[in-house]
Amino acid sequence: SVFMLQEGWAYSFKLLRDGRRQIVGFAVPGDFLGLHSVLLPKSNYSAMTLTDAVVSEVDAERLGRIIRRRPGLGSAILWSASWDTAMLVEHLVDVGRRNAIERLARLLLELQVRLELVGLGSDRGFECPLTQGMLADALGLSIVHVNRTLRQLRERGLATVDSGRVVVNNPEGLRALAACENIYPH
Amino acid sequence: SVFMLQEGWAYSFKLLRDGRRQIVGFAVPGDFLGLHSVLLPKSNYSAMTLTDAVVSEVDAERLGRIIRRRPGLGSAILWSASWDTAMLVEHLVDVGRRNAIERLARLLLELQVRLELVGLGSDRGFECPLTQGMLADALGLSIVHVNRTLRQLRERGLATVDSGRVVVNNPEGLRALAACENIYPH
DNA sequence: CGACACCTTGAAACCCCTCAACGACTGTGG
DNA sequence: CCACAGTCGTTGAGGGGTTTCAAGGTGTCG
Repeated sequence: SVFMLQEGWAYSFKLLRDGRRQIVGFAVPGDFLGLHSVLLPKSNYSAMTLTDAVVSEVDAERLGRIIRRRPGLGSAILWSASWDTAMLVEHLVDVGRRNAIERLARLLLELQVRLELVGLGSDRGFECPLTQGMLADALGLSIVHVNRTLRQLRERGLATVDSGRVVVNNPEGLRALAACENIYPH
Repeated sequence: SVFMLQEGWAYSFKLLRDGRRQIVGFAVPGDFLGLHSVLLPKSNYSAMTLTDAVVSEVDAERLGRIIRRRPGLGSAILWSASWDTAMLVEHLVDVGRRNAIERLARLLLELQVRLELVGLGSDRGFECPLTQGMLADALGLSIVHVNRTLRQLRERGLATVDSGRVVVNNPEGLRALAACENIYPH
């Protein structure tokens, strides 16, 4: 099935046998979940809500039929799927070729932009229920190192992550650190 | 535009301003290139051939129209796009949560399976034009460490990568190392 | 023959991880 | 009401996987 997230947060992830976890991406209000499984019979990863959430479910098979019969609506949804893929590529580049503080800066910035887009939060901060463990598993780092890197961000006066809230103290500095190659047009 | 690779190898990648490069994926005969840009106006990464290659070009706009008008064909192509995304997720998990030798083992295995699928190579080996630099940029490692890790694979009697050819000496051992969570059904 | 790309190896340094311990907070059951 | 377990955040110490720097070797091509 495919879901549309109305309220709350969710994330998709893959679990390895030995317990390691890689978080593939986060979903905030307005995002689709499980779009990749519309055409593929089985997905290779799972998704889960992270907070209380309101979702609307769309039967995958029915969605497939809709896409085939109503090309206009289909395109819109596929556009969203393409967007997800673009974010996935950015995520891969982050994990593969950037260091801890760059990854963290970019993730915070990405979330900030996406949330501002749907009216949650501003360029100065936003509510964020992510634990350090989730940040670690999203960025391919250990919890301990995420903690130390967050402290670095705080000590440099760039951003503060605490008690469910991200405060961006210095947006410019943060963007500079992230070498801001922003994929969001506006 | 979208391309269908008939012969040869290609790869898609993203370049960072400071010269760092992340290879997003490799394409072998039978694969599509640039499928993600069918619906999105601009792609956030580039693609390039790696060897001499034969490709058939499909105008992206025309492909969009075809998808809208001939749902059957569209589904087939979108299935391929979904498959690409699934591989991208695996790639992200590799880079984020596996060590160098696991990543290398899994990449070799992935290429082996995909090439065997199109009749190039067997479970014992295949032609492979990848340099150590490309392996490094695909796996998020340094060239030097790829070199050392390849030596490890060789010394353990698992696989040999040399002069444009990959020889799989011990398929079982390699799969065990890769903790073979294979996304390829058959 | 020189230029260049690629492979290889050693040494040293660094980024990040693991292990370990502790405090704060939350919910739970006795 | 309080002990208890569990999750999360924090910090120190030590170790290891990986990187960087450096150098030399091979092969190819003009």
